Amino acid sequence: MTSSSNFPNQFQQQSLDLINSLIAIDAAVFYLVDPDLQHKGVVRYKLSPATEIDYQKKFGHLDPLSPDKFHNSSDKVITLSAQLSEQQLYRSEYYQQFMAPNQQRYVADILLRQQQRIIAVISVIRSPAASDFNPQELALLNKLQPFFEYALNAVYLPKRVAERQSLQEKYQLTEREVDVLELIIAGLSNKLIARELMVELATIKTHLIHIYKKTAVATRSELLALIISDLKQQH
Amino acid sequence: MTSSSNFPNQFQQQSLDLINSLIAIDAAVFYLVDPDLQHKGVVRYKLSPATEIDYQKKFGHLDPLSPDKFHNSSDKVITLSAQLSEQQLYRSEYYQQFMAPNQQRYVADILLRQQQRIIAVISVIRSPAASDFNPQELALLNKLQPFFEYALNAVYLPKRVAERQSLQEKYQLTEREVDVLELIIAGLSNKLIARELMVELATIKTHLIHIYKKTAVATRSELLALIISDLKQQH
DNA sequence: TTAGCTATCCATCTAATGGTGGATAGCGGG
DNA sequence: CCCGCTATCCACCATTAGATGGATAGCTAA
Repeated sequence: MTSSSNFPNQFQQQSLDLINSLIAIDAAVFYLVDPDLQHKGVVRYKLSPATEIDYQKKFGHLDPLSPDKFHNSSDKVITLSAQLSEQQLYRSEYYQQFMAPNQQRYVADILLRQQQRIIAVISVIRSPAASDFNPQELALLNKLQPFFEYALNAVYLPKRVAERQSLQEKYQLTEREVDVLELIIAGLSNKLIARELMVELATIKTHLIHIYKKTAVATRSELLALIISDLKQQH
Repeated sequence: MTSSSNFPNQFQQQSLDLINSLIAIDAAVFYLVDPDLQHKGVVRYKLSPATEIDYQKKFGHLDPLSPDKFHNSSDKVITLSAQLSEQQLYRSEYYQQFMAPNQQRYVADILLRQQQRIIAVISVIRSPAASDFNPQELALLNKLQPFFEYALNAVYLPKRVAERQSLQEKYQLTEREVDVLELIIAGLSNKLIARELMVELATIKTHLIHIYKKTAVATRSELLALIISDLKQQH
């Protein structure tokens, strides 16, 4: 109910749901590092927004699995255990300051590329109470990787980027205004949009007033009616 | 701004705008007597809603140009002057009680038929300060009639009826709920919907809550998002 | 460097919307 | 004749959305 099929990150959500149905995980996150949609495609599974903000602002660059370290490899799936010994991990600032407080112990990252470059990562996470990903599980993730990579590159990203560009050009919106409009079209309330974009409610209201001016409407309902009208005219 | 192209009675509005641009009129009304869309297609031009309610409830049956009197004729355009002498008109209850208080003196009706039966009427009205419709003007209205009749029968009604049926079947709505939903999709506020359907605001709210239940949404925005999502999936 | 654009945030106020729990009246089928 | 459905109306209340009139900071191009 909360996420209709208009929800911009439906693809990520479906991907995480699939993985969750196939192997036991305690948390997961799907994030884009694509230049067109930077940090606009984050979907969490059993991870608090606070953890996400913490990661982005303070710990991302310490992550042993940080994507910039793997652009020149051809790995499909990488694990924390393959990068660090147990001792090295326990001694690291990243583990002590970020992973341990957030109940994270085992991590496997599915790397999704576009011509070598990593454009998205699916991180699957297990708590200290669980055991490490076994070879069968890693084999499964390796088999899933090509499909995710194909769907992301061939279906989701082109469609998503095209829709954003169309909205942006049609109404002369800024990037951020398109972010807001996408979520308006998904039917979210201002409060939920603020939560999703991790800004204050006041900010969303300001963006909305600007969108209303640019689209020459007076209310959210008129804005949605305009979108519907445009869709119908594209016959 | 107030009426986007989703507005259900856009066709009637455009028709009245055309007539108004071609000949001098003081008021006009386009109403459907089509069995599928009875009293759902009324569009007024310079006529108060109160006048319309008055006509429908009290004076419609007294109208010398009332459509039921002309089903067996083949007239395209009829005028008050051709039906009644000036003396007969001034003596009539209809003139004294309805026309005179509403500043109406001259009337010409364009009759739009579907196989003989009149399914819609465009009434053009002039005040006592104006003069009667002259032969040139009546000739013009007679020339416009075939086009209006064609567009109504071939384009507007089939499309409108199909859209209503689709909404009604998809969400199992009542007739009245479809009336409300059409106007929601046009982006109208509850107050404007109430005005348009000539009922109280409370009635619209009740209908809306029923629509939300049937479509499994919680707010107007989610409802509009659902419509958008359905439109997109019809590829 | 100054001006303009973008993105963020804020307080206060009013208007609009939605939820609850009713009531009434007409219509049609069992 | 009663039941269920439809359409209408009502009061009260809580939440949400929008309007106004700001402020700050970063970035960029003249």
